Amino acid sequence: MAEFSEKGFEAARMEDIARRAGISKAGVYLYFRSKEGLLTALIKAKVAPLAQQVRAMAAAGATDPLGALRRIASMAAHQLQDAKVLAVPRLVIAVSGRFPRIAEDYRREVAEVARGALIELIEAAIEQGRIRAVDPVAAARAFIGPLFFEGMWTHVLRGESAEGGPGRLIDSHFDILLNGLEHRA
Amino acid sequence: MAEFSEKGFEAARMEDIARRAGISKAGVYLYFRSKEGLLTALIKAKVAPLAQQVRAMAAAGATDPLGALRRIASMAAHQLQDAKVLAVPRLVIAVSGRFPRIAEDYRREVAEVARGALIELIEAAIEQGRIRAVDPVAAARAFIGPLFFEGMWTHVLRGESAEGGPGRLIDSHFDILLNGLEHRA
DNA sequence: TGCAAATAACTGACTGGGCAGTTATTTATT
DNA sequence: AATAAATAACTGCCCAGTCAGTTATTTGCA
Repeated sequence: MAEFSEKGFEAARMEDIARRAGISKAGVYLYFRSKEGLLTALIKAKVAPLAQQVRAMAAAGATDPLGALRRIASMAAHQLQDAKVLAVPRLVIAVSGRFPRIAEDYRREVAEVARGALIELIEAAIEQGRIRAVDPVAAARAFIGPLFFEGMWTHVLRGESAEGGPGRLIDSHFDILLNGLEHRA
Repeated sequence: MAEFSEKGFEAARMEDIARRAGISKAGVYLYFRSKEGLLTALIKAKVAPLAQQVRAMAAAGATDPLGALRRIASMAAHQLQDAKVLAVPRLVIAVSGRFPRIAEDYRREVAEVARGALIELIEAAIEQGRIRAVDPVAAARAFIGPLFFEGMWTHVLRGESAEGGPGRLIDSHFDILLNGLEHRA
């Protein structure tokens, strides 16, 4: 993981990966078919659990969907302070053209799981009358998009991270997400 | 551009790039110092104008900031249907670790320009009393994030694109952005 | 205008290094 | 002794970048 995220897929050397794992390069090939196979396994092992965690948080918060959304956002905002969290999505973005299977796996096992959980939470919130009847897919996009963007802005472009840290970030995010930009009547 | 976006930076071969441009590989080195130099020049030539266009649209819309934001979003949503538009951001994300200078250039000449224009529009809207006094940086994030996410979702992960095409996407986006998720009083 | 000299644009062929994946061999375990 | 685990050394391929040499274009001059 460290090697891949520091150097990217192509520039990461199997020799370095092996050394860092405390074995020889040939040793790696006892456990993984190829470099691509290693990355695939890595994604499944390291990232799929995160998506499962989002799903669990969503399931646990079915009776209080807005609270659950806020907890999920808060967790995400804190995690985003660590560049390592974005390493896998970055890798996926980088290699998706040449290894479509990796993008497919990631979508199915990570992105779709987390996104699905969010959509369900939003649907529950609508059903319970907590929020108005917006398009749940659009609402999920409005929820994730700014967080994703903030991560890319900070860690990829090295722009200044949001003032006031994750707490403030989430407060602003939810203020706009729930109340919108327009004046209240 | 085509070679880089189809194969990524490392896997793109200078020989293929040259052939596609109708010259020999050595010929490319008459105009560009290195592979990295070629990519840098490409980004400046191809993408910086887009950011300038956003700035121009923002400047032209100073008297009607919300209208200008909507026109910019609409343009972005239509452009996003074409995978080529995201090719450069994807490349930047992919190589930013190994070539920090590329990420820096992109931030300074593209991202910061477009983002700055949006922030100014939002500040103008607040000043004119069209929207309430939210944090302009957070509002810009809420504006861009979902569009960026939609592009990545569709073109990188090959997820289903937003139902109803760009028109519908913008309508949902602005509905949530302006009115929020909560019920109106 | 015609022609040669000078310069610019371009290329084929090569090099040097790097690295994924394999194989023959050694070391540890039962 | 037999099997499993691990490795050092090796192979074959790829490709960025270079360079000596060729072709095209421009300039200078009679």
